[in-house]
Amino acid sequence: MVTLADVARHAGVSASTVSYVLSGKRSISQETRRRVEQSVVELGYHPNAGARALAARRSHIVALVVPLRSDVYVPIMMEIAISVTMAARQHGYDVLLITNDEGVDGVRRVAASGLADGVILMDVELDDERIPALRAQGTQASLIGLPDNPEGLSCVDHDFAAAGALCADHLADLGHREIAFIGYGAGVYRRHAGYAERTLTGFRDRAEQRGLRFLHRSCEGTFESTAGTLARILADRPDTTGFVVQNEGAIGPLLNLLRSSGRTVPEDASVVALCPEQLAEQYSPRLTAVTGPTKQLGRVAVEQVMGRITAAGRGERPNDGLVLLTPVLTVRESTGPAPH
Amino acid sequence: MVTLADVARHAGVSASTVSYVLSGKRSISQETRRRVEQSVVELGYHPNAGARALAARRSHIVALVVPLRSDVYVPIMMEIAISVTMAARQHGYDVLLITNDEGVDGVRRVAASGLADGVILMDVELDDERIPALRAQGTQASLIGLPDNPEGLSCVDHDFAAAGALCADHLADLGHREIAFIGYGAGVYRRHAGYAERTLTGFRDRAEQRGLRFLHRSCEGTFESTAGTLARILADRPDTTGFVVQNEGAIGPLLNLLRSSGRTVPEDASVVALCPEQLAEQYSPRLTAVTGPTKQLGRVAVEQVMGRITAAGRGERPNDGLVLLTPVLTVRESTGPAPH
DNA sequence: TTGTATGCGTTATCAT
DNA sequence: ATGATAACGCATACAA
Repeated sequence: MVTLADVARHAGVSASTVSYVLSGKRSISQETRRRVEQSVVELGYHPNAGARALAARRSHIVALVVPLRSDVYVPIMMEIAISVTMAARQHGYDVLLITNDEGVDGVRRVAASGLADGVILMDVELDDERIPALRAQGTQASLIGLPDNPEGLSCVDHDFAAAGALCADHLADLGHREIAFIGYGAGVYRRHAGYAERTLTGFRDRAEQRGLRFLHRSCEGTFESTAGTLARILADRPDTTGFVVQNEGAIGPLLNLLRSSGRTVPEDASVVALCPEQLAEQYSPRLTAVTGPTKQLGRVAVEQVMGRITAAGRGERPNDGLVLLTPVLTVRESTGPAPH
Repeated sequence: MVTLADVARHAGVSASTVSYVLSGKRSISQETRRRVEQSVVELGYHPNAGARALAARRSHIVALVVPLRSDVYVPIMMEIAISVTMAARQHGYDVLLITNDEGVDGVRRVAASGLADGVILMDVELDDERIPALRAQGTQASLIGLPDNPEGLSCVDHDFAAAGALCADHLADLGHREIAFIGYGAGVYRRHAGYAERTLTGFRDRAEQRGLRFLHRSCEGTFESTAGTLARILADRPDTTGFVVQNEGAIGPLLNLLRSSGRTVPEDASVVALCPEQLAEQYSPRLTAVTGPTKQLGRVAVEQVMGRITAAGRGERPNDGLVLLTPVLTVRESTGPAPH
């Protein structure tokens, strides 16, 4: 293994000079810098991570805690994980993957051992049990998802309320007056999942403003459940012409059921999905959908922890931050003017 | 921060005793062990990762290199990543996530810096450019996927040949005589992707043994492409009653097209998919499918690197290993006896 | 069974 | 602009 001392010897300077050349933390003469850099390349020197972490009290690692099972569509989770990793690299950081089966202990472990300088939590719940642990340890963290009390924390999430409002606006603009909102399973609302409630609230408020009649129905996302839900909707409100679906599993069944009930999309019924673009493009007709900027979720989370880590390193109090990312509505083939 | 010295003082023993209690590398009296363990808990001691890595010359981290874009279905990649992480934890290891945009440099970097003790490569190609780098550095690694020359390496992959053979056997057993194999896009075969070729070979060999007539057609996985492929198959071999599909994207279209061409599954045509269970269950009818044990892929890869790391740590030459995991055929609703 | 002492490779402080 | 040197916290070879 090539060490700093080897490089120093080879370049004819002291070890500290090599260290400073590499870190750029003090000014170095052109000549010295050149010689050192050349020695680094010639010898193939790579700073030892452990030694660096020990001396600098910074591991240059952030931990990313991924849920084992979650409401999040898996490809989206992967996309977030990858965007986190790439963003972290831009800051000279690597990403440690922690699965949530370790629960609170995992976060405690990596932070207390100095393995990670900071933590990014995915799929944060409203009253997430890991949050008190973070607070207690003073661990620098960024949460993807919005807990009920974000004070003292950095959080980033989609602006689900805005997403809901976009759906209402779009259907209202097209002249629809009777809308059905097909949401997640009852359990999701019962445990007050933030994203579900915020979407619904955003939709409801805007729908009321725009004078829409609407119905919210929970749906488990299976074919049977969707069939039952749709049947009830059409029984209660036969004049429904607009559908908003937030449950990925219900999308396919809904399209099939509308078709087999003799309604063509978008002539007889319009469907707006709250889902990733990837999914929206898969169906036929391709779905008008409201989508959040997934990659930014990861990028912002990284910026947040990085900010907190450097602030804490300087002995400053890290800034809290709450970033809600604006979703985008993409019009595709599943929505059109209301019939008549 | 609580250090080993703090614990030692608190327990009234020397630092090395604490270290040995924790590592279990020498026998300790009941009494001492008890006192030390209590002090550890009372003080909330967590060994510093950097110091440990520096002193022991082992980081207790393995790097997992994930492809940015790959032929692998994303949820499966995630499942592998998670199974790797959980298996690693069982060995006291953590997992560093490396995206493949760093290419060869990423592997070089984490290995040369001692950040990771070993590397797990996902989605390995036949002549993967990262392999020479591993060899050159003497980096301990396990490859998920099978390169063309696995000598000196540890590899684990699905036994795709066996998977292909299972498909042939199942359809032959049901009395089908004319089979069409709908594969990946032509590009996949042109670049000799190992999994595609091995599956095809396994299928072909077994089909010949069983006296089946068969046809292989590549297919891009879009609706249009599948339509074209199916049309050609039915034109060339109108008596085809069995279909094997390896391209996830072609499954949905194929089922729709068979239906709209007046063939019901499985009465008129049987379909066997080579895909994850998750997907097979999604369609209607649910698909008879051949599936590999995804989680084992991760587990075995971890066992392999762990073995290599400990061997190398003892100065031994690590054993190579080539593990092919046996796939399973699950009969569902998409296959039945050949018509007549 | 336990303790002492040294070194791991950097960073950063204190000199010059 | 550069050097010498003391931590950093732990593991382990050597002693007892």
